[in-house]
Amino acid sequence: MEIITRFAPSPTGYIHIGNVRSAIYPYLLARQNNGKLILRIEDTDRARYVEGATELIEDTLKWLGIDWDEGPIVGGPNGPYFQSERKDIYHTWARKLIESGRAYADPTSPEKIDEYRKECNDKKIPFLYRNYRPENPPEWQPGIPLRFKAEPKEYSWHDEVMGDIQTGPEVLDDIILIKKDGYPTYNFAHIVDDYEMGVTHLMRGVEYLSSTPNYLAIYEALNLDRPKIISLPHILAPNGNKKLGKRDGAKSVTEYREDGILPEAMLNYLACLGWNDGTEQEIYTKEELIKSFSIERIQNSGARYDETKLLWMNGQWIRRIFDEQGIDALYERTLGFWPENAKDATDEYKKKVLSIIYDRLKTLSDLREMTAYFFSDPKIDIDMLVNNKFLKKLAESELESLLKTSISKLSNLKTWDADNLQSTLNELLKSTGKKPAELFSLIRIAVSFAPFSPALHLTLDVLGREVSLARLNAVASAI
RNA sequence: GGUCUCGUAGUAUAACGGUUAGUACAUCGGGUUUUCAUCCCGACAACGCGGGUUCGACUCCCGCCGAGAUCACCA
Repeated sequence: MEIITRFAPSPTGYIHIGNVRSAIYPYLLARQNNGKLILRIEDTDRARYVEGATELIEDTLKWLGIDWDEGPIVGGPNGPYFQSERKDIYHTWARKLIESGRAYADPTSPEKIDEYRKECNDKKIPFLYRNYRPENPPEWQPGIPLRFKAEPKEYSWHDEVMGDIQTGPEVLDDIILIKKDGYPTYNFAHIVDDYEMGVTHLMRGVEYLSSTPNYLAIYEALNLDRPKIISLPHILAPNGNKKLGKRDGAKSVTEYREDGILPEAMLNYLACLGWNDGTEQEIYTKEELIKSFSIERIQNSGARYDETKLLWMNGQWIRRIFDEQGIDALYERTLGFWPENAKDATDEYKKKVLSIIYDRLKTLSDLREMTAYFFSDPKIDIDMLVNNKFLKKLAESELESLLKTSISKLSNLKTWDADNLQSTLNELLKSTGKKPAELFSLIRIAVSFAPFSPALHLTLDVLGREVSLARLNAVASAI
């Protein structure tokens, strides 16, 4: 049997880390089994529709490397893939329910319904609309909502993540199928669509678990086979125990792109939040995820979102790309993350900088803060020099003479490269009798005025003879 | 309140009913010629509580407690 999964967001805004997992897992499952992933846009709520949200969703998925086999852009045999364009289909199915006596038009006003609800609240009994069914429902026509006619009974079903679940008749109610504006509710539309599109595995957040019996009742009334149901636990906000949502400041997935998070790291982190393959592997490529993913090993409790681990993983991925694909591949990823003053620098030079700094990056955007002194002379800050933990023991006159000794020694260097610089620095250490902490800190700060920088010989090598000596001279005369 | 779900260190997680309860992030210490980082070594730190079943329970059962989800003409 071909496995068909779907991701069905509603275009009400961006996709954030709290809900993107319900795209990742269906994707992994589909790819693992040579199945299909369908992207369906659930835009039946006209009031909440946000212009451009569909594009944002598509963009997010593409960035993460999630491609779909049917849906917007790519099309497919089961379209349209926007629910707003499928009204006729829902109405056709709705009529079947009316004919079989399992749906009725409900002219009751929302105000009246609120009264019923309040009545129950006051009596402290559960509100069930089926206890208030209108006696003689009119013919269904535009402008009147259509309700399902529930038949209270027990249901039990298997959820691939949550296990066997049983519920009593008290959870079944007459839910709205078609709203008065003629659009279907999610409750009805997704059932029709999943069936028409041949979905075999339905993955969605646990928030739908409570409504599942009502969905089961509709499948039954329509005499439809249902897909396997897979409820995904929530991702919890860093603080508190609530599910992560936009209100908790959940950032959009693509915002992380701007922060210099690699899509590989994002996918890796999110996939492994609430799922593991039982081994101690932490870093997975997309291909590895596809290979080892399994529904059975999805955690059934909520997982807390922890940005620190994402950052760690991103650092791992930055190094991995450098190690496996080389400097050019990593460099391509960094475009757009360099400091303003690097805009006139050549690619070759920036690659050199990147090759000595990449292993201290947590995000690509760290480049902006960490590399500025490679592209223009830093502001001389004598205080930073004299207050340095290692240098404050030395008199300023001593710093000056140390600098001058270093300058003259370095000036005589025949070939300015990392190896020669390293041996010259070693010689300087011997001849001055200073500790590395003193001599190296002095030169390092004089040349960068940054809180930290790569190994000294590498830094000098990349800066070049001219720039290095010029900066050292400038500092020597400023002391 | 009704219904359903969940409960291993701060976090993410591992563990045929038998282990000194493993791993990773974080934190703290140490090492690699300065700094920051990488890398390496080490430390801290957990089975929510109470009953059963069993020779033996993190694991199975029951109760409690705690947390969450849901009860819309939103999805």
